[in-house]
Amino acid sequence: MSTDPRIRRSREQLRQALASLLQEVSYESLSIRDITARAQVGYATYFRHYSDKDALLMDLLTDSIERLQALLPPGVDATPAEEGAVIFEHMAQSHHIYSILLHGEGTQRILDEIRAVAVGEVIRHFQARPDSQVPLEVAATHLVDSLIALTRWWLLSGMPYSPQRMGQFYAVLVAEP
Amino acid sequence: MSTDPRIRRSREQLRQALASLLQEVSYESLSIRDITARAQVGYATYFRHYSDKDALLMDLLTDSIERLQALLPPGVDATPAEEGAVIFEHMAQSHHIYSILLHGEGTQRILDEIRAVAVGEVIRHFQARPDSQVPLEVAATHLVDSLIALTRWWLLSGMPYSPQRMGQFYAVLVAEP
DNA sequence: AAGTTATGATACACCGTGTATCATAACTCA
DNA sequence: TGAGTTATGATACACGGTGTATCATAACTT
Repeated sequence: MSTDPRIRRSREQLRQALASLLQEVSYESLSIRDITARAQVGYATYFRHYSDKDALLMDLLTDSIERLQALLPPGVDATPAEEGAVIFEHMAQSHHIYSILLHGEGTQRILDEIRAVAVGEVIRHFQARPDSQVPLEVAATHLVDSLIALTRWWLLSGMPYSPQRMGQFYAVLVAEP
Repeated sequence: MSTDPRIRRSREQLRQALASLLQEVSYESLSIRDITARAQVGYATYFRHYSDKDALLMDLLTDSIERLQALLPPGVDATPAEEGAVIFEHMAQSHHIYSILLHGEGTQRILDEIRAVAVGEVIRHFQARPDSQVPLEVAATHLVDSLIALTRWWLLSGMPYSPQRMGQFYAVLVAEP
């Protein structure tokens, strides 16, 4: 395993360096040299842990998304508005990194991965009910994409509404029909 | 004005070169040198007409979008499903370039511009009716984003449904509520 | 025909990426 | 503790793309 303290240290330094730099400048304008300089880690060492710039960002994002998944239990006991509020609240907490995911130039592939996972879960969740008017795949994709788009707009606009309010909007616009 | 035949020729050569190359390889993998080689135009000449790679792509996209706008008269005489069908049909015709817009890595800014224009038009169009449950800005953004997302998915999936069918899906999922 | 302007060719500086090398330090395990 | 293993830092390097500069020449305008 990766129990070697040197490995853990290097990765942690790099992760924190990226997280801290992202609060100052845009992701696109960052070079790997910038990151390694802030992390106080050798330039070549970066590539011993991450294949390219996106890999490190994906590492940070994976953590956040796992935290989000933990907030959404598989139980069906929440209304769409409540579920939405939980999601928007989580996004607000980590809005720095999600802003980069949703507005960045080089994060399309990462977002695609996340989207695919989410659509898969929605499809599994709704597998029972046959939706007569629209194929399930289309409806699930629409559900996920709309949530992503709402979040995108919300973060870009500086979160002008509360997470609870956004959850209601989501319920009215997307989940209700 | 730009009536000099040499200017028109250079630009047209570049535009056609990009359009033709986009049917062979991905936009990201293209270099400006590739484009000028195909266009039979000097490398330096490129920068006399376009500031960077995106500018040329934006030039092609602007044409397509103007053609789309011409298809959508300001009259309110069409149902959402019909309007949607017109849009999806247009996307199918120029699916090569729209695929790049919707799936490309470096096209986020261009898509943002288009999104902003579309949202503005929707807001102007619906200005009269007060939507009690959701602010107009949110609803309009959702409308546009959902249409973009639906198109995105449709093109990525190889257009598995007819434009008319997609127009119906759009009406059911987005426009109806 | 004379003056203007876009072009092609070329060279160039710049920057970021990813690989390679090697001495040294940090770690593991017996 | 000591011997062997492994990650690191420093450095150099090749590569590729970008955008600028220059200048003779060809194409255009009037």
